[in-house]
Amino acid sequence: MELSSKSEYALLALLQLADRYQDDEPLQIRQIAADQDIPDRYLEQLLATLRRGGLVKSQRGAKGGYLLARSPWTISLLDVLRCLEGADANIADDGGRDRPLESAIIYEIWVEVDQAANNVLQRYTLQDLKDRRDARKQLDLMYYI
Amino acid sequence: MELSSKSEYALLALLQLADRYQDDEPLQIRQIAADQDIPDRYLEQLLATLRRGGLVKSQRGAKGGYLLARSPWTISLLDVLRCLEGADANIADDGGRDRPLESAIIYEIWVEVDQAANNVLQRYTLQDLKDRRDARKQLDLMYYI
DNA sequence: TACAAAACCCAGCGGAAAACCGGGGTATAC
DNA sequence: GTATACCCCGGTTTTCCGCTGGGTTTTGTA
Repeated sequence: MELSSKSEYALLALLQLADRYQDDEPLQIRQIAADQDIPDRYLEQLLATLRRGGLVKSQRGAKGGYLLARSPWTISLLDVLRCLEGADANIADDGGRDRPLESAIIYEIWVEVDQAANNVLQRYTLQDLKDRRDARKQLDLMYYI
Repeated sequence: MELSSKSEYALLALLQLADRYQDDEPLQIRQIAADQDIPDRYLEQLLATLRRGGLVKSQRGAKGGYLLARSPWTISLLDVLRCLEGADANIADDGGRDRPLESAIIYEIWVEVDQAANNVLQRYTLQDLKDRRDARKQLDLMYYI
């Protein structure tokens, strides 16, 4: 149950993109990478994946960059993770058939675990992240930290 | 969200140990490994970990082997996975402090995901696995497969 | 008391996946 | 037409998982 750097990077980038969703000026990879402290060439790959997944759109050429493809309310964390992890995975997923009985039982329960986790991920959108962060920022200010 | 071979192996082994929990004759690594088709030297490590975690006890010497340390009703799948994965992990787990705000938010949600998953794992015991398997076995017989 | 059967401990290896570059191509604003 | 950005794709490094081997210690049994 480990959060991969890949996923964290992607979420950070998307969150930053969500911040300027209204004014649709694109944001450059370099910019995001610098702000979030992510290796830029790696971030490039991730954004490409997100683009193919339809979460993000890109503007080529000078003054180009990336924009959120849909509004932050409509992008759940599950959407993001599925886009990233599910890209190459599950190439030969047998769905748990043809196992010895014991393994099949264990697999079933694992499916249940997976669903429980996905259920949480589905309930949070990029906007939720944004809201939560802003609330926290406000709180920190009130305590004069 | 992948079930490691390690965890599956351990669960299969524990399930077999649970089967002869009443008559406390120990079961040998070789035996379990052969029955469940697990590399025996690897299984040895896993059982050692489970022993240190207090889930299993061992009998050394000839006619030795392994026994469940507690009854199958009192061992949850969460106990098992925590014992295995938590063994070496979390050595330098900062608990999410001292991160940039954005990362902290993401981390928080990940904690929630983890809890949802653990919640499911906590609800199942070895006995539940055993019961479910036996029920399934009965069903398969009824259909003359 | 010798011997064999088992767990015990530690150390390392091989391959695959994750994380991370690099180089050259292509579109686009100015 | 040139600078700026994305695009594509392959290679490299690093980390981890699954697995193996060698040697030690304990214990039942002949």
